[in-house]
Amino acid sequence: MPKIVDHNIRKRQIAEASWRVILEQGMEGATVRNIAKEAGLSLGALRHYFSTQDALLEFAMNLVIERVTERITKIALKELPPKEKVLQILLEIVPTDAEKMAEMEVWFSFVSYARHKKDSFDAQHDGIYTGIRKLMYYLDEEKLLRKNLTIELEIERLYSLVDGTAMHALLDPNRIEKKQIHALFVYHLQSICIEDF
Amino acid sequence: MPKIVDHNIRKRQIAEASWRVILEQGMEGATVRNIAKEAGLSLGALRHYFSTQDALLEFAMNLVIERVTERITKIALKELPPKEKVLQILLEIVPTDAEKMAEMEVWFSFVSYARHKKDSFDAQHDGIYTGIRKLMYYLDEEKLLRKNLTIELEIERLYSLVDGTAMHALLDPNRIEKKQIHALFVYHLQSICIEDF
DNA sequence: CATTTTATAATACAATTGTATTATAAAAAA
DNA sequence: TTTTTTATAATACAATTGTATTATAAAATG
Repeated sequence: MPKIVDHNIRKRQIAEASWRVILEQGMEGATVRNIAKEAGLSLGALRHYFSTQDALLEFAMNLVIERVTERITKIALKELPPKEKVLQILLEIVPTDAEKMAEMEVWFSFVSYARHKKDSFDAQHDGIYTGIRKLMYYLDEEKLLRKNLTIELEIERLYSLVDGTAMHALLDPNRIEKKQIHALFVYHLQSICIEDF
Repeated sequence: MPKIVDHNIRKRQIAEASWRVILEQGMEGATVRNIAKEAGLSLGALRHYFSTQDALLEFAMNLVIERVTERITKIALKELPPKEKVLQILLEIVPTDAEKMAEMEVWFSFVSYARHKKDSFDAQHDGIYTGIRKLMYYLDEEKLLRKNLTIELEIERLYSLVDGTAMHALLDPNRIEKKQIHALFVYHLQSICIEDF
């Protein structure tokens, strides 16, 4: 039954199928055939929505970023005490459940894959740096930061802390628990914010 | 002229050739043929030293870790003021020149590749966590740490800071300069150590 | 010197890859 | 209803893959 297919929806379904494949088999397993099979489609059908493999991968990668951005934005719009809001956003970046770990795993794969594609798509700009920067200025405007801080260095420090923790949570999930990550972020925020938390 | 070949040396040469290939083309380009060509050998010759591709990749990855560990150990054995020594070691982990960037790039590629090889080799344990832990205890024993610190959290924080910075230095080298990284680490060490630096 | 081992090369092979082509049928459009 | 478009499938194809086989010559060994 053709023509009743919404291309955008179908493309998302295919992208999600490719995530599942990458999650299980890594980038080496992300072949058009494996993805088509996972999506329950034939090669020809898949090709009808993505004329090339890179087009598919690019779409799938952008969808990851889109998803994460959406979730973070949702928190950012919440009515919360500033420090609590910042904490929640930071924790949202770190993969502590299966879904987030999958997303980061996929993003991780994409980045190391895309780095060596001359033309093609651009990973690295996941927008996290910009987000962290805004968070720090937000804390500053709310007069929550301690004196004596060098704000540019604090931005860099928080950015590294979050991405480093995210990386560790992904690569060695058994070493570090969700509770510890929470404690770590609270600890760090306390060290740069006034008052107790 | 056969038989005058030192297998260990040759294997290292091949491993280094594979690094160069991975550096330029990523893991997708790390085919036996590309590596053989880069090493100036035939397929048969390469196969004489590594009977399988995974054996070669595992060797090449371990060599990266070996190299980095060696360089860090060299610093650790130096006669230096404690805080200066810690700083130098931390900076050694972050890739700020071409050679270190290459090593981390290769390590990065290996990790995301090896994660999905069921049997096969084990990446992730690069020994950095253990090293950071030792550094923190070293600072503690030297009575250089401030009071009120939670040492376990400080270990985790420094570990994330260093790996996060390393990741950023690799993925977006134009955004952050060597000087900034130096300043960041000094800044962080100051925040956890007594006295000025 | 004769023989065996070692290093290298050339070639082969089956499997897998991305992409292209062709075919079919279902729905939409006329 | 007839025609066209769309979705899917099946198959084809050249290129590339890891690995295996065979061949050759240089050194080591006896």
